[in-house]
Parts: sequence; C-alpha cells; structure tokens
Amino acid sequence: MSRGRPRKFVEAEVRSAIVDCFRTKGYAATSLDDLARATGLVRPSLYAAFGSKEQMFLGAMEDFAAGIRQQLEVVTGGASSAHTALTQVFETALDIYLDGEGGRGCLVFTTAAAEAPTHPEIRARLFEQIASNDGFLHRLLARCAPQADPPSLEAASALASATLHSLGIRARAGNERESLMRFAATAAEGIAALVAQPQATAAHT
Amino acid sequence: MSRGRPRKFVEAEVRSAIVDCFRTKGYAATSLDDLARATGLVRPSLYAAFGSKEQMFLGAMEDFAAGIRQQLEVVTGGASSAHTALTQVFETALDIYLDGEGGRGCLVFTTAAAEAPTHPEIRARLFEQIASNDGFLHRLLARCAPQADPPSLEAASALASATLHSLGIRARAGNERESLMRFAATAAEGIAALVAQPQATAAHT
DNA sequence: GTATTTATATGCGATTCGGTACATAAATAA
DNA sequence: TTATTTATGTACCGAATCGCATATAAATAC
Repeated sequence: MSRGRPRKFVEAEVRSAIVDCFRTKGYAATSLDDLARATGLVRPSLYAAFGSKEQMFLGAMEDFAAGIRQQLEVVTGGASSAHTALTQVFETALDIYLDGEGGRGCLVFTTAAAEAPTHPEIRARLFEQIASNDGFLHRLLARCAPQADPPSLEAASALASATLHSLGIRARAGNERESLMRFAATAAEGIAALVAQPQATAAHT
Repeated sequence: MSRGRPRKFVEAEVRSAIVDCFRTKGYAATSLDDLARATGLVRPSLYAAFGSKEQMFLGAMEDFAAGIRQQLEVVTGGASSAHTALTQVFETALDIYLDGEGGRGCLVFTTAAAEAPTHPEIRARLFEQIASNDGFLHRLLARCAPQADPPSLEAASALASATLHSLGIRARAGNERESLMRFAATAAEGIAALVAQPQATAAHT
C-alpha cells in the first residue's frame, strides 16, 4: 500500500474522461475546468496526477492509440484474407470513431494533427503514431497476402492507412454510419484487389 | 465609387492572412488579436469587415478550398491518363500543404475537422467540401479512365480522396517532402492500377 | 460648405484562462 | 501518539479572451 492519503478516483476512468474531453472539444478549446468537470477532480488534483494540459493531452494520445491498437490486434488476429482483415480494421475503427454523439472521430489523426504546427511535442508523437500505424497495416497485409509482390504490398498498405485517416475525418464531418461503412467497403475491395493481382501495379503507363 | 471612408487594406491579402493564421494555430488558439496582428487591421475593423471569429473561419475555409480547387482544375485540365492526373493532384496538394515553415497542412481536412464536433456550421461546411472534393476526383478519374468499370472507378476515387486526406495529416506530422512524394507516388500507382485493370475489383474472395 | 456614410483607432469590461499557494484531510510509519 | 506522506479543496494570480462602445478620420452627396 502507498503511504499518504489514498486517491478518490480510478485512474483508468479519469484517463478515459480526459480522452473524451479532448476528442470532443479539441486541445485549445478544452479548459482545465472542463477536464475537472469531466473527471470529477479538482484542478490541483488533476495537475498533480497528470501534469500540465499539454502533458495530459500527450497522455490522452497514448491512451487512445493504445486502445485502438489493442482492439485492432484482437480483431485481426485470426484474419486470413486481406479483404476480411481490412474490413475488420475499418469497421473496428469506425466503431470507435462513431461512439458518443456527433462523431468524435480520431484524437490522433484529427485533433492532434490540428495542434501539430504549434506544439513540437504533439507533432513528434503524431509522427510516431502514424508511422506505427503504417507499420501495423503493412505487417497485417504482408501476413494476409503473402503472394503479393512488394510494390503492390507497399501501395496496398499506404492506401489502407490513408483510408483509416479519411474515415477519421469523415466521421468528424457528420457522415452517417451506413455511408462510412460503404466507403470502407469500397476501399477494402479496391485495396484487396491490388494485393490479389500483384502484377497490376508495375504497368501503369 | 463607394460612399464613406475608403478601406486601407486589400481584401484578398487580408483573407489570405486569415487563412494562414487559422491554418497554423488552429481555430480556438487563434485570438482576434492574432488575426489583427497578422492582417495589420485593428480588431473592430476586422469585425466590421468579416464578422465574428466563426464567420471569419468559415470564410477562410471557403477561400482555402476555392484556391486548391482552382489550382487542381488548372493542373489536371490536360491530363490524359489516370496516373498522371493523380500524380499532379497529389503534388499540387503537397505544394500547398507544405508551404510556409513547419508543414501547415490542410485547413479544411484537419483544422476544420478538429472543430467539427462543437461547431455545427463548421461541420456542415466540412461535409460539403469533402463531398465536393470527392465529386471532383470521381469526375476526373471518369474522364481519364473511361475504360474502367463502375466499381473500380468507385474504389479508385474513394482511395484518391483518402490519399489526399492522408497527405494533409502527414504534412502536419512533420514528414519531409521526399517522404510525402514517395507516399503519393505509391498511392498514385496503386490507384491507377485499379482503373487500368477493372476486372480486378470484382473477384476478391 | 454641410450632412452623410464608412473605416479606423482607442480603450473598456466582464469573463475565462492555466497554473499555483496554502490550508486541510486521510492514510501509513515509527 | 506523533511524524510523515500524499490527496483534496479553496482561493487567488496576472494575463489573455471576445466583443463592443465611443470618438475620430476620410471619403462622397447635396
């Protein structure tokens, strides 16, 4: 047991509330009072436990990305074909992007991206998380489409990543779930076709 | 000639400065004082000419989107193949996304998207501009790849749109120009392959 | 010239901002 | 019990926020 007065809050719940708050209102528009209200803590407790506003946001990026990544790994664990893997990836992401009211989208690809030009630390983490996500999709497709030649695999994983980014933006724009599902299905079929027919990429002229 | 005291500023220059300001700092973090400094106007003049902060931002979205659209139409006017058209679209977008220092990215797909959950008007315009951009790319590909079957065309234009969204995010994350160019080239080849080999899309199982 | 119209310039005013100082409460260690 | 450690709660700081009220300047209309 730790030494002093015990905390009154459950850390995981508070972290989740912080994510939701930043995701809905954005970084700059979220005040420490907003976070205090959302978490039930008072401002000094928040500061003592999670640091400054920017540190809280960096933590929220980490939490959000880790949550998505974990779900994606569970969902794609048994995927065999590229098409089913992509479909599951996109639908899992959409479930997260569309939760709550009003399409809160992606904290990393949208909210953090908006702050990147003025916050070097946020930009650095955004860079890392984009690269990490690219790597995940690349490995996933390499596993599910071993017959694809390297250029096709490269194109397919780039396009898969781009589709995920686009879904985050489109969810924010207020698209309906069915519309986003159609978009995801269309993208998944196109990308799957690429790795199914590897020779297509080479001859474009 | 108009009646009262003439304006001291050139409207186009001021509008451009407003776009740059919002694009770099984001909506909430941009103060009216920031805008006044950037434009050389004083706050009441800004307000009289362009309305509230939200109205200024909506105007900036319009200006930014119109500027990109116009450049894209010029650049793709003579494009014949899907591959060259896509390459020109992506490179033109990158020129804009990478101008200034620190990769300011896309005001619409990133900055506006971050504000969408809390600003219905911004969300509505974002929705429209995404749809408008989708339509542009769809028409462009239909013109440059008339041999493609409808499903392939659908997939290709969805992926082209997604690539544009992704480039905006990646530019914000601080990627180097060469890295983004490679990404764009990879995506362009993959998408072009889709419309070059229309039968690929149908058989994915 | 005089009135009217529009733009600029100064400055206020209530509110909110992020962060912290200080006092109090609740646990453990000795 | 007493000392120590940690968390909570209250109150406050200077700075910045958006929007506007008011006064002045510069043009045209008559």
